Amino acid sequence: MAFFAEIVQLFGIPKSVGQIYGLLYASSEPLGLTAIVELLEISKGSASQGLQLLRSLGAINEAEAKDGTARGVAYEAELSLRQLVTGILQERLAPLASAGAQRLKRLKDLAAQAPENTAFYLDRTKQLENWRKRFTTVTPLLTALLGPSKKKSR
Amino acid sequence: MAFFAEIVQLFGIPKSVGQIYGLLYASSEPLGLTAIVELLEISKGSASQGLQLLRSLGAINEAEAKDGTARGVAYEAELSLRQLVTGILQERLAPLASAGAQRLKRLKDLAAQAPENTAFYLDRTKQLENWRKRFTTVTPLLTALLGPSKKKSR
DNA sequence: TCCATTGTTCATTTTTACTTGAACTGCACC
DNA sequence: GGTGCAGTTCAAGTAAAAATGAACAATGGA
Repeated sequence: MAFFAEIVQLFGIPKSVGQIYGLLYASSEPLGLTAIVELLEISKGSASQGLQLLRSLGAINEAEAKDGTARGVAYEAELSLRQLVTGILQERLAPLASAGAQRLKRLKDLAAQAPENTAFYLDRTKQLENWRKRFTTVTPLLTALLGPSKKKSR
Repeated sequence: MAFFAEIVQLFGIPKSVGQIYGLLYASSEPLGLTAIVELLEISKGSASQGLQLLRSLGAINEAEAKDGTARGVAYEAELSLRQLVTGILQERLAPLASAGAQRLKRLKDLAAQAPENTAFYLDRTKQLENWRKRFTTVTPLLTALLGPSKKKSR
């Protein structure tokens, strides 16, 4: 759990969320909110928000609790590396990339009107454009590389 | 600058560091610490630490200031996407990966000795091992994809 | 040699982000 | 319809991270 907590922090995701994922990862059966609160000794609020984030990232899945007593929803950890990575990419990077595209347009105009160094500014905006393009081409490649997650049919 | 500030925050890098990089990116000539402090209106301390981090990431390079008056060191932004990405990977992810490898060993032992669910735990540790492997194989591929930064010889 | 400038370090303050806990909703079962 | 559990939301508190600024090297000119 500590391991996951550290990893996710690299991506600006709160530690507690990493802990929750780690707990689910290490649990042989799906856990519900209440179980998580008890095992991690965190507040209901934290756990609820953490689960929301993990859901939005596609890092956890609903699952049938094994004991019939299941009142609420139970979750288990998503194990596909591809899914995890694409989830983060989509939720975090993509918004920035599209917002960046708009800004880029405005920048281009500004650069063209610059009182001096116009050539330089145009050059830099071109470079930014280039980065953006590479990002959009490399991303799908990356997820494809991580893709073949189903080694065994199972 | 705001753009870079947002991007770097995704990787857990302080906003001000992104600003500094953005400033250097947008500057047609290298800037020294003093200039950065004045232009961004941040403290000397922040700027100094920010530059240290950027240096350690290989995101900036020393450069000759154009006006001969240059007393201290001046920096310019590293433009190679490959260099930027590998810098972040090396400084941030790599340490975790190697630390993770050690933990993994211990985990394996623990899993083997688990009073119950041994098979499950062994399975999960195997999975972690698998992730680590894929990480180490994909990383160089990724940087290679970003590699051909010298489109034109210049 | 001494002063001015550049740059670093670190204790303190400020800001940001996370967690908490209480109030609230909805549902299931009685 | 009422009671209790599962889950959400949000204002307030708390903890963690970053910025500040002052004290301290180091270096280069005069």
